[in-house]
Amino acid sequence: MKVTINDVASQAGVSIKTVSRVMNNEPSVRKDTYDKVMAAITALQYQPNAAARNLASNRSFSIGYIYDNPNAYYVIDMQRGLLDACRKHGYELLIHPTNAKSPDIVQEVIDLVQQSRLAGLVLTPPFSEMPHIAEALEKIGVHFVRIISGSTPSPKLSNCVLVDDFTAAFKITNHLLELGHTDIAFLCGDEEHSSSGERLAGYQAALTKRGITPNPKFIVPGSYSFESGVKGAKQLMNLSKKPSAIFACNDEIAAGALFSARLMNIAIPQQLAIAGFENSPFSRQTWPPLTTAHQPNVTIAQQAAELLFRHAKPNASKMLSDKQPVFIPELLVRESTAVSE
Amino acid sequence: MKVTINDVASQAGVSIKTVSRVMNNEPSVRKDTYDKVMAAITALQYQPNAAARNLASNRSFSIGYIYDNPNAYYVIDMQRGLLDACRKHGYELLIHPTNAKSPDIVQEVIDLVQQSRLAGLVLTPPFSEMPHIAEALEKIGVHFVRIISGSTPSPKLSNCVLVDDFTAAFKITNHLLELGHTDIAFLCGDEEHSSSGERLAGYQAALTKRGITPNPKFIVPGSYSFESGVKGAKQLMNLSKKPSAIFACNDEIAAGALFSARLMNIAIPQQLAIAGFENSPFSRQTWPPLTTAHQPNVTIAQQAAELLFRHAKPNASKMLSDKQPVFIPELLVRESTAVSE
DNA sequence: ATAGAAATGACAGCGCTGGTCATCTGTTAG
DNA sequence: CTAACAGATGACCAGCGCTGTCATTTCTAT
Repeated sequence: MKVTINDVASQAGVSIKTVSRVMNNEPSVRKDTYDKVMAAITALQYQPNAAARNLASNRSFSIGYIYDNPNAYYVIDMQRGLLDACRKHGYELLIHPTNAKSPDIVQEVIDLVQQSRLAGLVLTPPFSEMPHIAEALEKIGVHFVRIISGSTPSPKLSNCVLVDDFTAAFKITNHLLELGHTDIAFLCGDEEHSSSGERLAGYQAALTKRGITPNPKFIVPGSYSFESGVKGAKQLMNLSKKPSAIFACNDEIAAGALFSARLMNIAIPQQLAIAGFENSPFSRQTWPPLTTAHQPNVTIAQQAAELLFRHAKPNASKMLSDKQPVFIPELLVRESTAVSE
Repeated sequence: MKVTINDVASQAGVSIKTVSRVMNNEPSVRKDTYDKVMAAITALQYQPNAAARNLASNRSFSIGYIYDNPNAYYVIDMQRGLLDACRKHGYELLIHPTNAKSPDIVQEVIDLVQQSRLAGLVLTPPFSEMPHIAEALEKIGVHFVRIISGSTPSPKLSNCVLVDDFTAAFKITNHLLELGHTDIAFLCGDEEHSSSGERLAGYQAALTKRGITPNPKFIVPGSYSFESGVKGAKQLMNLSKKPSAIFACNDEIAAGALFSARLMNIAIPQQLAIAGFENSPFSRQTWPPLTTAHQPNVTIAQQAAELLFRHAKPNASKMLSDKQPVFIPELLVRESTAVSE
């Protein structure tokens, strides 16, 4: 029933210490010994006892995922990807929803890490963009990986997975431009999230490249919420000079804008084109469905966890492909920006 | 830095055995001794080493949550509630997304439990409704709690948290009746989910009570998905005798129906009233917002976990309030069923 | 053949629980 | 007031399954 390391050792004809070495990928195990042990492990279906490992080595085989994101789809996808990687590496995932705006957030994270002796941590926005958290984690020497907005890998960002919001936003804006729109407005997300800034920058760059100076009135501050989209669109459509297209910083804002347009009897896309960002499931379920940019969150999460394991696992092969992954969300054209002819 | 049980013992002036007794809620510890120990624990901020406890006692202090639900909001809420209860009781939560339709699902669950030596398991639909899983879990003697559709507590369901879908569906249907509708259609969810059956029964009961015989053509089989709602509504609105209201088994289906109505240029709620179920965030973000029934998922999850701990913790006070919680989702009227005058 | 490196093993111990008694404290009846 | 007993506590030990340390053996290259 319960297979211990002793069983494996006698099966393989080696000492339990050697089995332990194999389990932990320690160097200096001869190839044939390694194979013998692996064969025994497979034959007996040996599964190391996590508790014993933790106790003896005073570390844990779990990584943490801290989140504070109203977007359930995003969180579920991240979890899924992280969990996939964890299963592959025999780790567990500790999830920790919390409030990013709490004044003791740094201490809370530190406590979590020390409490559970976490092997590492995956941070998504807004945590990945909070300098004190990164500093504190570095100080206590915990490995962590951040998923952040950015396009250019650099040594300083060696523990980051980059999502190139700039380029994706550029593409979406370009799509609107190609449709013939010139008066394109932008509904911002939360200022604290750098993704909002990056997307804005991509939008501006696309306009500028076409020789269009972004109209400041067309750039509306806001937050990543439906309500913000409702409000922002209303504000825009009350301008004397209205935009003919709105690029919302995410799908939720876009859905809010759609809602607002509906209230004002504005036909989408005939009178107003609307684009979102993220490709969350409901971007397909609005009427009309939203043009958006697809972020492969599950894959992003997997990569983040893999990167973490490369650093966090003591004897992993650090050398291989230590390059930083950069993801560029892909343009997805749907009816909310169809050509109006 | 690291506080061990020894520190607590000397601080409290007792033996480590007594501290252990307190930690494990063993009987025969005098009140004042207990208080002394608790004071020391608080003063030193002692946190028992989970790994050591697990190893020595050969059990774990974590419970599992298995899910396979496309509805991210539901999962997130459940997680939140379970996690709240876990934190309170010093347990951890192991999440395990999987495929309920997998042929080896029972074995997978068993493996998970034995692998991680789980203290207990929380099952939501569809797992909570799979008899083989319950049987298998009982066989290996693991505590588990099921969240299921039902209205009447009974000893056989002693480890269940009930959600009274029947009554809630009755109320929604009644609301539509009071609005003057008599031709009310019902879009079913997945047959395997008993919630769909319960909601259908509530719908039928409400009609029958008004002396209306449910029209079989108005009851459309389907699944808990947007697409199903699109298809179902289309089918209904192509009938020679069309319904004037649609009650969808959940918000997603309702959103699909809304989408379909839009395609067919049917005004909501003037030409067709639509109601959903669940109060997921996007039910507020459709146009018009959906009338629905609110399910307090976070609270439901908390209760489920509490119930589990009452059974799973060896020396917990089993006596207190062992009655089964029953939740009745609450009617939430929004514009999708406004009076059309 | 022999130094030096590489591979392997022996053994203690991680922090806690469970068990077994021995001891101590408090309570109650006589 | 004391005996007799039950309840509460402590002392002690083994051991959960693994890893860290260091000693020992085996290989490799000169």
